[in-house]
Amino acid sequence: MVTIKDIAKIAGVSPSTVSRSLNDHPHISNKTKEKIKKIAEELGFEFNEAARTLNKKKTNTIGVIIPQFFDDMRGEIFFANLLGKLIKEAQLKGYHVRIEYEIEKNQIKKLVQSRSVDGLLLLNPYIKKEDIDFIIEKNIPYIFLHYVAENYKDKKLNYVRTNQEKGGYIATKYFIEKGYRNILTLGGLSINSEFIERTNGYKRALKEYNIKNEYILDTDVTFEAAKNAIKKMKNNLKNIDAIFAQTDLMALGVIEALNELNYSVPKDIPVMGFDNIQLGTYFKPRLTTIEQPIAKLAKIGVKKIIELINKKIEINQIIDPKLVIRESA
Amino acid sequence: MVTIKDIAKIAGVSPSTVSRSLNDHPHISNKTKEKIKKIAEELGFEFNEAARTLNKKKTNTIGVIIPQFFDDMRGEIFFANLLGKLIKEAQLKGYHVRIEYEIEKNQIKKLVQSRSVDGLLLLNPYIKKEDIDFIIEKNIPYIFLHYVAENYKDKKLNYVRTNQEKGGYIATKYFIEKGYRNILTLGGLSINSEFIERTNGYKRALKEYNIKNEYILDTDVTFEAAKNAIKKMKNNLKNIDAIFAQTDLMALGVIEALNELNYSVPKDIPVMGFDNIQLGTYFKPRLTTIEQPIAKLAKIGVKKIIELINKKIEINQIIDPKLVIRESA
DNA sequence: CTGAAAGCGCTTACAG
DNA sequence: CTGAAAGCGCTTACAG
Repeated sequence: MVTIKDIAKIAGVSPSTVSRSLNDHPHISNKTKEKIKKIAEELGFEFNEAARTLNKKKTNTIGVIIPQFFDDMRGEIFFANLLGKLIKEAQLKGYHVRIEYEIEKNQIKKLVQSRSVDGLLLLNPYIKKEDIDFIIEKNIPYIFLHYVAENYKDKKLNYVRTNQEKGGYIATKYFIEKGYRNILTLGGLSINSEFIERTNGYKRALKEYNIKNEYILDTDVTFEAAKNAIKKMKNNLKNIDAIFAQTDLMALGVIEALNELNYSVPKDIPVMGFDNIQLGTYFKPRLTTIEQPIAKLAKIGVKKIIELINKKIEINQIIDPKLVIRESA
Repeated sequence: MVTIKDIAKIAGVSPSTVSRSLNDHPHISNKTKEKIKKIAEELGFEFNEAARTLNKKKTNTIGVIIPQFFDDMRGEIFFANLLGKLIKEAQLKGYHVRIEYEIEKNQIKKLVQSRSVDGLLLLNPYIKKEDIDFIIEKNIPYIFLHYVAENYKDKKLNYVRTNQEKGGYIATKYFIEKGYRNILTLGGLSINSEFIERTNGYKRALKEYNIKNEYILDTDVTFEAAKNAIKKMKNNLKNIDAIFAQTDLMALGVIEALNELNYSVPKDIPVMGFDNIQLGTYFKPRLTTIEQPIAKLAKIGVKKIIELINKKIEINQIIDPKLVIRESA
């Protein structure tokens, strides 16, 4: 493998000069610079990353911590999407991403103590208080992405996340403005607070329009559970004008249940989802839904953690979801 | 950050001894070892990764090269799935994965020349001949995963991939043994040879049973294209007993088209897919399909590249797909 | 069983 | 504008 020393020998200069030339240091004559760059190019030289990291104490790596298990398929789709976008965003900015499932107990500490990353993107609501304390104490740049640590509400944490409450609000308001008054929302049973927030948005919209009738039903966050829930309440469906399911997969379950009960969607009962997964665009009726801004989440998350690493900022950000109107509602 | 020197000072020994103790070098007294390990533990010491990499010329990193664009949604689902599994498999074996979209032209060379990875998992059919030549010339451990480079058929390359031909064969044979004789297969228009291979499997099965009627139709690899193709041939459908669509998404498109044309699936025309994506388990009829062995692909791919890095083996492997019988066929 | 020394491939403060 | 030297944090051949 070719090193700076090899180039120095060929060019008849010192390794210092080679280093400075290749790094475009200002006080080097253009003649030397060009000569050295040409030799480097010809030999296919690239800086040894480990040597640079050791010397500069900078890895250009962002650690991404993800949970080992997902509750459901939905989590997997979401994560897979987000990870792909994180990788790409980081790469575009000259960083790369080191993704680790949280498996061992001291994983975050090891990652930090071994100086393997410059900062952390925490994509995991289950991060232990002990780890968070450690990150803060050591002053490691970090951002909670999408989630904010559930078990550590008291401290002010850095985060970039979606405004779930607003998503619930937009969905509900959409129905209200179309004239519906008896709106059922299907929330999720999960320790994650996103469903609570969406339901809060639902409530706020109703309140704003002075609607007293709240229909809230929480089920497991799956296609099947949502489908079964609707089938079980078949005798009460005549009271319902519209359904806001808090995930797309649940919305698809709801639609299948309604079809089997001979309700037409959206004519008899319109259905709205949440997430905007590809899946929702395939089957008829195409799903109207609230879009999770995954691309934005990735873009802003990567941008902010890099800024934090370079000490430029320290601000939280909440991203708005977006209504996607198709056919189901 | 705590270093080996700090520990040496506290323990009253040399850095060499600390290094050897922490690495469980044989000729160190247990007393010293224990003392030093205790101090290291108390201080939260971890080896500096860059320093170790620089010295040992081993990164414990597997480079994963993926294409920047996917033809279709199917590609994205497949990749997202595979990447997640690769990350996990590598982590379980003490490696990690550095995923790079192929964006710049000299990306693979840079990755190799900067000594950032110990080996490469190539998840990209479009790798340039020049890069392949470079990898082979530099003797970099590499494996083509899933794909084998399209534009470099002549050389013997390392690969781990799915037996697509066998998948096509199994699917077709399943129909034949159920008594169907007029089987349409919907292949994909793609430079990727997987569809050609599946169609070859289809042909082999027909031949084996002396069936002369081949019905082969190639369309874009999308839900819509498959759906439209079936709708366009509505007048010829009466000749068809069964349909083998070469992706699940296409199979779902076929089913939607058949429903709209008032054919019942599987009663009138059974439909088989390929891939076994989650999506296929949601809607009725649940999709019968051929499973792409993604988990195995990841597991074997990671295992083999690590073995290659450690010079243990040099063998290719083809993994068999699996028939998943549900309701649609 | 343990230590001093050299080296991995860079960068940069210091000196000229 | 350029070089010699020290240092980043480890490992290990050599010596004792």
